[in-house]
Amino acid sequence: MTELTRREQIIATAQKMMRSQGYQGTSMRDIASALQIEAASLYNHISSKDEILRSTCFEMAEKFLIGIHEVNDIYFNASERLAMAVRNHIRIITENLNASFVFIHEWRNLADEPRKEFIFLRDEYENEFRKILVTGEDEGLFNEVNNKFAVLTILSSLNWVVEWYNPEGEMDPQQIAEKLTEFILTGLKK
Amino acid sequence: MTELTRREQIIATAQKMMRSQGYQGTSMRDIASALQIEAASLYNHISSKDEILRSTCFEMAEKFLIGIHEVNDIYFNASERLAMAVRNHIRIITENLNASFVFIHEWRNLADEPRKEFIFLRDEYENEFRKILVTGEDEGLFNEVNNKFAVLTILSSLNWVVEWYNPEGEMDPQQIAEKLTEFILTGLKK
DNA sequence: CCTACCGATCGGTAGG
DNA sequence: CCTACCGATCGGTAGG
Repeated sequence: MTELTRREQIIATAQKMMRSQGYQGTSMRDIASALQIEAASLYNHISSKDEILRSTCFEMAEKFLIGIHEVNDIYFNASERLAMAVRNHIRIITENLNASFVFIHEWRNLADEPRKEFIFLRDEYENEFRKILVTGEDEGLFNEVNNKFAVLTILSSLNWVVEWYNPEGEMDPQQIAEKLTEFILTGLKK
Repeated sequence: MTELTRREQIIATAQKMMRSQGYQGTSMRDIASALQIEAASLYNHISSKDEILRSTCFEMAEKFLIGIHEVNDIYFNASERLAMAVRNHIRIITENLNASFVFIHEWRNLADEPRKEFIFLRDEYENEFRKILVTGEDEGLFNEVNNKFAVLTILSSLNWVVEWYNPEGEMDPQQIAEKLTEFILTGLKK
């Protein structure tokens, strides 16, 4: 583990507590006492509780967008691209479990303006993902489906990993990504 | 709309507000003022804020369990059973959008004891769902998959409907259920 | 990084 | 269903 600045320690601690207690259920005093300092001292490193949420949500959004652009900028066929996109998504979630949880569940607590900006970025991600499905149809590899619907369904499966992923569990992130891709491509039926 | 008791009005109003602001972000004063009464008056009908959450989570859990038992108690082949289970799940969500949202997102705010009980019921639901997949394998209809993993993935897709379902949208609950079943069974690949 | 503190708001109760 | 109120806790600031 590389050394964290005090600010990074505060944010990491906050994310961990927000994962189990939620944004609103985590007080500045909770965060401070986990770090064995007083609540007032937090404000030398961050400007507000809201800032923790904003920086978490937007930093995670950026990671996901970098991941999907990386996939769509390289040429592969749609199946390979889908596999890469899933792998990136699962990697980002499992490498940032607490932050991902906050990103997925607590963005609703953003103030109006940043929330709109957040939704904009999320929509961009969905659009990039949709491009993969469209490519798959054009290539004749994928069924023609309602793409908006399909992307929401796929992303819900990917995001749910944050609920049950256990770093000590049987499946590692690569295996999870592989299974998910397989399921998305072929479904249950023999 | 049938007439609601005061208690039911309070709970319905609370669910609606908790859907947009969360459990912790909704105060008793918020609920009261939406009903144009004083916060203290709420306590003639309910005993605590916690009770609203508990009754919402457990009433929804019961609906889902009734739905899945109904499916598993009747004999059909696994594909038909899956279609029925999905239809029931989507029907319950779309008929109780606000309550479903609270059920899916806010159960973490339950106190320790009811939360354990809630998780127990949720596990029972997952187990009943898993039975369908096992039946499908035994019948030679479904691929052999990691069932626990598959059920979590399927339920995540079903639950995500609560995020984007719009009663005025293009797809009605039946169509959504049909598309989801199709996706679960056959995936994207041609 | 701390002490001392602010105004606001919270869930809930007593008593009518 | 209301008035009046309680103790607790909240995010945050002033000043060192």
